[in-house]
Parts: sequence; structure tokens; C-alpha cells
Amino acid sequence: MDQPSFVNMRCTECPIRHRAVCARCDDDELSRLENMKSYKTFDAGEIIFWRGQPLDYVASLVDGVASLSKTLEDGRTQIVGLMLPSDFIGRPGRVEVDFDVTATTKVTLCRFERKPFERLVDDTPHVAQRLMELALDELDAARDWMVLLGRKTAREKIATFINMLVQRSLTDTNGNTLVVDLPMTRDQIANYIGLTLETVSRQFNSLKKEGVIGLSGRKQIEIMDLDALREATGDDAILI
Amino acid sequence: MDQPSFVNMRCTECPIRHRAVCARCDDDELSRLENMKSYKTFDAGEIIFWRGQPLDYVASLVDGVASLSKTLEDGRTQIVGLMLPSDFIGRPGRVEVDFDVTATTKVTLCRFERKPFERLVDDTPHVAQRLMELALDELDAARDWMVLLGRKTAREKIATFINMLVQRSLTDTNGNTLVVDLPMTRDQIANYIGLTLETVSRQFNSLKKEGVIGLSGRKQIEIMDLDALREATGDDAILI
DNA sequence: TTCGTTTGTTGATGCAGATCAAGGAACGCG
DNA sequence: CGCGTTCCTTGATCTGCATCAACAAACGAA
Repeated sequence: MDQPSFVNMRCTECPIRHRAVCARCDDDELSRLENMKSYKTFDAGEIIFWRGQPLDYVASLVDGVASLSKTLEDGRTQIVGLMLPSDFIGRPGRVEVDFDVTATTKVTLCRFERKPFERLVDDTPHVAQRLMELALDELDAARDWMVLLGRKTAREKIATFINMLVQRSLTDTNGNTLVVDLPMTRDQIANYIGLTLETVSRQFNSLKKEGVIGLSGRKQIEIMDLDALREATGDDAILI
Repeated sequence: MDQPSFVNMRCTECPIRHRAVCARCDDDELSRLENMKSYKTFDAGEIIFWRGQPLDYVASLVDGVASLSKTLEDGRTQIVGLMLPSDFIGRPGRVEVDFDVTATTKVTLCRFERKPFERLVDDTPHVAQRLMELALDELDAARDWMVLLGRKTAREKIATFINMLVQRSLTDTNGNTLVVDLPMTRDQIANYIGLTLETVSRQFNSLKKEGVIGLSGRKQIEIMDLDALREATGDDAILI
């Protein structure tokens, strides 16, 4: 998990090249992007954007995990989205975001200045189209999360969360078992799935006791029985 | 609330003309739309689209209320979106939806055949842009709903729900008090805000007892004290 | 109008998960 | 290596909402 240096990276060598907003750009468009981009890293815990702050940049997340969160009057918070590599932060035409964006782990962004980026969007239809796809993917994910938050039990929530990490392939393979890196603390997980940190801890250990997962260190989960895990999500089978 | 006849309506007379996907269309584009559109109505309770069904049409919702819902293995359901007049159903490039779309009240759609509509989107950038805006608005709404589902109490959920109906102006004015038409039953409301119908009923009556709202008939709420209602949502003041 | 069906209210009880509390393990830093 | 801090676990208790149950009100059809 060493942080490679991105500073002088060419777009053609970019690890998220094929999935990010630039996925279908040709060489010409890439060089336009090269000219307006700059890499910036944030340490874990740093605020990347404040809610309401005008955005001079939009960005692709290149490495690490960031979270979008909203806060109620009395301080209760809810994480409303996880940004993983290739996700896009900020939208053309929108000057600010309505949530805080925080670096959950160390994060590297590929930032584009807003104005030139918006010009690029205006005259390259497939970039606009790719942005639309990314937005619709986020909308789908948000709707699945609404089911989780509104209707799932604590156990189902935990299973769904782990399964999501598997799906979005935050995984290594260690021998023949799947190993998932947890990008966040129990408290942050709790905020994401609408529980308290104590309940998160209890459910993790209960799944461990049943042999569905193994816990090694604070930030690693081994998937011992993927079928059982998916069974435990409560989702309709064909959704998985 | 009489259903006017839409069958022969011209786009220029359309009640959602200024907010729907066609908001910024010029006369030429409108006449292209006239040629590919057809109105269709659904009775309350009818399924408009099934999850997984290939969509031959996309549509603007002209009148009534529809809901998007997802179902778990064992039958628990969660409404993941309310479609109100001017909302758009279906996306270019996406062949199916991942939820059921049901008419909550009697619903009228202005349907467009997919293929010609996609061609229109391809060669009119501001239609694509409007679709993007509509999608981002839905995404914002979905995120607010995640906070509601994950972190709000039953009372806050009910207050937020009523406040949303006020905001999206499903309101009449009756003398000097605001009257909100409830488009759905207690059971459907419960499914939308992640509660049971009994809890919904209790919270309505508790807000009534406190003089925040009045209930007249099954489907009408008077807003007696809007400030108290907003206070009860739990939202950060500047969000409202 | 009357009857049947759907929808809503209200009460009693139970339980999943929150809250409160204390200690233990992992990690970073001098 | 030891120490302080952060993060995690585990137990005890509490409570908000679900669940179960019965009835009442509204509505629609004949």
C-alpha cells in the first residue's frame, strides 16, 4: 500500500485511466487534460472540501478513500457516500457541494481547474456522457444504501458493507482466501451504515464466531465463506 | 384535483413545461418532441415499470405521484424515491431500471420512445445537460434521505417528510393556513421513511396534539406552525 | 342507505440496538 | 523499549420503535 508518486505521472500511465471520467478520451483530449490537471494529496482526517465552499476544482480520486458526510443540528452525522479510486468529486455547473468531503485514508486527487474543465465538457460529448454515467452509478448506489439504512438489520448491514468492499475490489488474495482492507475505523463504519460503533464491533465478532469472516489486526478482514456472507446481506439473490 | 385531458395537449400548454427535461427546448426541438411523445395514464396502484424490464420508453411525469421501490428477499420493501410532476423516469443509455415504479395516485406520463429520444439527446446538448441536472437533483435528494433513514428519530422523519411536501409545493392555501395533500397512505409513508404504519400514525397524532399540524380527513394536513415543523426536522437551520 | 373493504387509530408487550461504562489491544512517538 | 493515545471489545442496562392485537373510521359499490 505504498503511495507511489503521482506528481509527474502521465495520463496514459494512470491507474484509474480506464474507469475515471477520462475513460474514453483520445490522445488529444488527454493532452488537454494533462494541461489543466494537478495532483494533490491529503492526509487521513483532512477535510478536502467543506460543505458550501465554492469549488475552484473538480477532481478524480486516484488513490485512497474519501467520504461524503452530512451533519444534523445536534451533531449526529451520516456518511452519504464513499469515494473510491476513479470516483469523481464535484460536478460541472454546480459551484458547491452540500456535504463535507473528508480524506478517510491518505488520498490523492487528480484535480482539474473548474473553468477549463467545464469548457472541455462542453465540447466533448463523451466526457459529458461519462460524467452522466458516473452520476447515475452514484444514484444507484445511493438507492441501494437507502434500502440498507431503512430496512436492514445490524447483521445485514455489516454483511452488505463487507460485500460492497469485496465488489468494489478493495481486496487482496492471500493464499486462497480473499482479504479485504478496511479503509475506516469502527466509528466511521457505524456512521456509514447507520449504527453505533459498539454494534458494529459486536456484529463483526459475531460473524467471526460463525466462521463467515476472520479478523486479523484492526484493518483486515478475511472472507472465509463468501456464500454465507452474501446470504447474510438479505438481498434478493439476483441482485448479487 | 380533476384530471384534465392531456391527450391532445401541445407542449406549449404543458403544466410542467418549465421544469421538465424539455425546459430549455426551442420551438424546433419541441416539435421534434411532439412527434415522438404520447400520453398514458395509470390508475393508483398500477405498476408502471417492473424492475429488470427493458424500457421501450422514457417519460416525464406530468401529473400525479409515482414511487420507486426496492424489495428484500423476505419481502421487506423500501421506497427509494418519489416521482412528482416534472420528474423524469428512465435514462438514456440505461435499458432497464433496478426498482419497481408504481403509480401511487392516478398518474399521467408523457412518454417518449427510447430510440428517437436518445437521438434527440445526442444532438441537443442542453437536453443532455438538463437530464444531468435532473439526475444530480435526485442524487441530492437521495443523500438527504440517507440522513433521514440512518440518523433521524421517528418524529424527525415525519416532520421532514411533511416539510418536503411543503417544499415541493404539493400545497393549497386554504384561508391563511397552508394545506398539504398527502399523496399516499400511512403504509406507503412508512415505507418511504423507514418506519411502520403504526409509528407513522402515532407521530402524526402527536404533532397534531402539539398544535404543529392539523389533520382533516385522511389525505390532508394543515400546517399550523411552519417554524415548529422545521424545528422538528432536526436539520441544520441553514439547510432549510 | 347499508354493507364490506380498506385504511387508520390506539393499546399492550417485546426486543434490537442505543447508551453508559470499563477495561484491553494496537499503534505512533519519544 | 516504554508510554500515551487512539481504537476496539465486552458487559449491563435502557428505550424507541416494532410487533401483535383489536377496533374504529372512512370510503366505495350496490
